[in-house]
Amino acid sequence: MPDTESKLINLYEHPGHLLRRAQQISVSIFYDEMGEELTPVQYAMLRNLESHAGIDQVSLSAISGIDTSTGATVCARLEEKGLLTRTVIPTNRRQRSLTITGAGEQLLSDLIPGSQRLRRRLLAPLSSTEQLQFMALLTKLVRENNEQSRAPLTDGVPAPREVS
Amino acid sequence: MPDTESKLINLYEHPGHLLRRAQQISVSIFYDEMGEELTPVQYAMLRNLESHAGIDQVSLSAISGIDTSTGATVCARLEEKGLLTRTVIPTNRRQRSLTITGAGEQLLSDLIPGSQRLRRRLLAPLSSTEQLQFMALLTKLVRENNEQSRAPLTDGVPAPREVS
DNA sequence: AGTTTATATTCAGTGTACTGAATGTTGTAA
DNA sequence: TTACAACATTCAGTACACTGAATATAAACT
Repeated sequence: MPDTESKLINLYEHPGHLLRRAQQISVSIFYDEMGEELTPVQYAMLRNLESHAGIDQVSLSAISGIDTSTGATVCARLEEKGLLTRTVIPTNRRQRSLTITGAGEQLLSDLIPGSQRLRRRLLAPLSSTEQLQFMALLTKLVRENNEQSRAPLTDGVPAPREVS
Repeated sequence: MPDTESKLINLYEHPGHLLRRAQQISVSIFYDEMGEELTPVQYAMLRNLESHAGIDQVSLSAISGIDTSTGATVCARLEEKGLLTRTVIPTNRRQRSLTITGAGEQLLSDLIPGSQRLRRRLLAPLSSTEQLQFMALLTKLVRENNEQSRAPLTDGVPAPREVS
C-alpha cells in the first residue's frame, strides 16, 4: 500500500512541504544562472511587461500572479533600477502606465540563455517524458486551484482595461 | 511539437514560475484549513521537533529544509507562543536543546484533520493516479536538486549529533 | 449636485528566506 | 598554552508575500 493517505510521519510526503522545497531550489538555481540583477519576481514582471507595453500596475500584477501590494513595491524597485518607467495616465489619474526602458529590454534579452539553462537544470532530474508529465500536472494543479490565493491569475491576456 | 524547449513567450510554461504559484496556493489553503495559529514553516518545524525531542536548532533546521538563520527566528516565535522551550546544553553551551511543550503537542494533534484536508484539497485537481505521479515526480525533483539551496535536506533522521 | 460605490495605488505590519558578518564556544594543533 | 579552525547561534540588511487599512480618483446612482 502506498503511504499516500495513511500516516503522516514523514513531512516530505506532504505536497505543500515539497512545493516549498522545490521553490527554494528553483530560486537558488535562478540566481545561479541569471545573476543578481533581478529577483525571480522582478524578472517575471519585467518579462510580462515586455509583451504588454503601457499596462497598469494592477493588470501586470494580475497576469504575473502577484498581489497588488507586492506588485507595487516590485515595480518601484524596477523603476529605481531604470528598467521601467511609471507615468500617471491623464485620462485616469488613478492608474500608472508602465513602460519598459531600453535598458530593461536589453537586460531581458541578455537573460534568455540563462532562463533556458535554469529550466533545463531544474527539470534535469526527470526524463523528457517525465518533464512533460510534471509540467502538465503542475499546470493542472495551479490552474484549477487558481482562485485559492489572493493573486489569482487572469488567464492569458487579461483585457488590458483599455489603457490609452 | 510540444512547446517545451522552444519559444518562451508564456511565463507559465516556466517551471519556476509555476512552482511559485503552486506554493502561493498551497500556503493559502494551509491558512484556510489550519487556521492562523501557525505558519506553514512553524508547523513543519514543530512537527519535526515532535519526532526528534531534544534536538538542537541547526539539526532541526536541516531536517526541515530551512536555513539556520531563518530557523532561529522561527524557533524564537514558537518559544514565544509557548509551543517549545529552548535550553542551553551544559555539555556544549553553543547548542540549544529544543523540547516541544504540552501545548505544542496538543496543537499538533488538533491540526491533524486540517492537514489531511489540506493535502486533499491541494491535490484535488488531479486523479488518484495523477496524484501519485505528481508526488513521485516532485519528490524526485527535490531529492536530486537537493544540494542546490542553502538549506539542503539531511535525509531522514540526520544523526542528532548526540544531544545528551 | 451630492452620495455612494468601485478602483488603483500606497502604507503599516508580520513572517519567511536568504546573504554576509559577528559573537561565543569548542576542539585541535603548533 | 596559545593560536587557529570549526561550529551554533545571532544579527543586520534586502526582498518577497500576504492582510487590512488608508488615500485618491473615477464612475454610478438618487
